[in-house]
Amino acid sequence: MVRAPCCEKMGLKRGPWTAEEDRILISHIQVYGHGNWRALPKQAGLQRCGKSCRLRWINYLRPDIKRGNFSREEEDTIIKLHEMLGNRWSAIAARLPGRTDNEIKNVWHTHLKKRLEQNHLAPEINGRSIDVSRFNHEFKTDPETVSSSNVVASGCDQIQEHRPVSPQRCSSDISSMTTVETSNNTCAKIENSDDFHEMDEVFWSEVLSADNSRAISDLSAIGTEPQLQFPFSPLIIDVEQVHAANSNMSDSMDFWYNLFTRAGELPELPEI
DNA sequence: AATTCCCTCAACCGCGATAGC
DNA sequence: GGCTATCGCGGTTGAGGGAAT
Repeated sequence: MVRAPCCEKMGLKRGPWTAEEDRILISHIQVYGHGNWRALPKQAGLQRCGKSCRLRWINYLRPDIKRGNFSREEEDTIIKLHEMLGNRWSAIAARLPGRTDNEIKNVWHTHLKKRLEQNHLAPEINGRSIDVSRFNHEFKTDPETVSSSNVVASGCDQIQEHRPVSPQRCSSDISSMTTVETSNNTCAKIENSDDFHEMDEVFWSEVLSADNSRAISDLSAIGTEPQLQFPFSPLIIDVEQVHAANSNMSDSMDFWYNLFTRAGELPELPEI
């Protein structure tokens, strides 16, 4: 598609917002809401592009924005969440009421990264530090494994495809990868930590689908204990445990944290 | 007091995802 | 199903201000 010209090319204003512009934007949104950001500046009489208006509202003008320095508790939460989610700032922001992804990203780059470096704080699970570089190296795609089992999960952001495989071809190799049996007789391997972090919504919804019982019977049929294996510890999680967690899963982060703490593999979040 | 350096953070850019036609 | 418009996200930039020289 042809990208819309940027603000400057359209003769629209850029740079810092004035108090007057803020006032106009706030009062417009209070009256009309922000259904269509692209149309908003024209309706409100602002010489800004919709993108700029949206950003200004989200990051600065929203009434529920919490201003001021981050507390130690908030910083520790960000560090903890960053260990689990990586640079998914919006996901992290969703766990910190009143804070924006942009703000968290800034705080991470200006304070927390340095703090971690200074304190030599490596990410930890169950009290053991994780050498991420080693992890990523060891869990790189093994071409032979991938071709022989039609296993998926290439790329780093999402499981890209799920091909049906015979149960016998789904092997668990706890020393190198996580292998998970799903409800529709597909097999996926989590090849690196990024993949793991992305599994929660796409993949687990499949594992945890209504037909979950089949996943368990499938595993039993091939003589494998119904279990999900996670290479960090290694951590073993019963599929039934996953299933139980599904019933009260309010969101993926709660789900994962509860799951791991139930399995005794993650410490409770430290008291600040 | 003037200049330079460094840090912070608001704002922008580019791209992928998604909705709507 | 393909195309287009829009949104939302993560990475990056650069102005402004404080600290150091």
